[in-house]
Amino acid sequence: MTPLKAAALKPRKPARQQRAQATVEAILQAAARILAKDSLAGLNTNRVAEVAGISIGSLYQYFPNKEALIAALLLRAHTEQADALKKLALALRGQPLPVAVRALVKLALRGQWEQPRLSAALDHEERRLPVDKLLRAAHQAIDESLLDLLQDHRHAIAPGDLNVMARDVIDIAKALIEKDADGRSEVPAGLEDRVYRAVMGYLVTPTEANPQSSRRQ
Amino acid sequence: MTPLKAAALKPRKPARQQRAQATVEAILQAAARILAKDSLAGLNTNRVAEVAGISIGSLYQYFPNKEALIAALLLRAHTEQADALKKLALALRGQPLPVAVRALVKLALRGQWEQPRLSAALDHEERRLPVDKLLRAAHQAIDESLLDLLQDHRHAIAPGDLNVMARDVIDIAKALIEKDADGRSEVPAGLEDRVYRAVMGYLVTPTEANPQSSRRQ
DNA sequence: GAATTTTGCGAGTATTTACTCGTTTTACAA
DNA sequence: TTGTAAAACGAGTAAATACTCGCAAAATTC
Repeated sequence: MTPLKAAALKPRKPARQQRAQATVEAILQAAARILAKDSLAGLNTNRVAEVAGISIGSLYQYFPNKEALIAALLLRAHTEQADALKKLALALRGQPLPVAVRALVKLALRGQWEQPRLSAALDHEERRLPVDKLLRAAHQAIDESLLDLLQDHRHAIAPGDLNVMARDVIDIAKALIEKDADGRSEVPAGLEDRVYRAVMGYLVTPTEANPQSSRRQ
Repeated sequence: MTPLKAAALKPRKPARQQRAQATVEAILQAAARILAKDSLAGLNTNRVAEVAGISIGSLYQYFPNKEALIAALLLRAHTEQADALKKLALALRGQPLPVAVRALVKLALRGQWEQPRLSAALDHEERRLPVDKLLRAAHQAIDESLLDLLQDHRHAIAPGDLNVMARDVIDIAKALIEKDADGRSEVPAGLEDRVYRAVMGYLVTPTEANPQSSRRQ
């Protein structure tokens, strides 16, 4: 309902003392725990303060509103993912495409599965929140790592814009993992293979059988 | 927060007079319009009544709670999709796999694109709401139509459980379309091809390059 | 150790929103 | 016409929840 300006998502006040930093940390962890257990519906600022073991007033000393809290969580998650991906992509230099894809899928599965509700909730909120500079940077880092990797295998991949393909691959993997994750506590046997096939298939399969448009677009 | 029992989603009272049926219809359309424009965040029962041009009391005469209203919308959407898919699947009998997949992708694009926010919102709520018998039936109808079609091309598809593959294919297509849909008003050029490649790729590509497990699982 | 700044507190406020209930209006049957 | 059931009404209630603000405690600075 309310428009939500980007500026409103910045922390209200920097935490100078280490005591204050511990408070901020407790707030973030509490929010993450609540999201992981009850998803967005269970997240309200009063409960976050309660779970964090601090007062509601303290929460609002560091986060101007609820959205800023979610944005901070989002930034942290994305940054961690970007780092993990960058590291893995470097390690995979020179490996054949199937091996690289298999490793990437394993990473995604590990990352998403631990707290599926948290991942899903953050993913969902990202569409509603204004994306600030830092978040955009994390996003770009993810895209670039993946793009680098794909470019190394250009010859093995179907024609098309690699930037678009990098994003699509992420979305495909996320969708499959998220669907299976809901509720279950163990990774279903075969899920990794299904994600692998979806990703590899998308990368390798050329366009065909279009009655009208797109003969090599 | 509240557990949400399945029984609580049934209509409170049948609409006997045609006047009443018109009211129910107005309520459903208003809810759909609101979801299509503002997504879940904008949906509250008072506003639905207002947009529908009826009183809040009348709304609660036919729907015991907000969830029941969403469930009704969900059932209607799924039923329509099931019918459309069944019809198309029959028409595609005997066609080669690439042609069939292309046609299915076109159908999905048409269906999802018209009101992307509505589709996304309903999709999201389906995970939270208890799935009742009718909804389950609509789901099964969708799965079965797709399964029939896949079975006709068993020889052209990689080994694996076709039931699982049918659901995965739907999830993959939905994810790609939903991502691109957000905000844009025109279908981006190339999206259809991307979805086609993702779906065909998943169906056709065999499992490979797994360092440890799954040699033909 | 006094002054100042930072941090923490939590009762209280304002708003939103799902839902009720007593009443009135409309349709149909006798 | 009259009686009855169905439908519509909408002011009002109760609960949830984002957020404020004045004050107290702790840390830092002088």
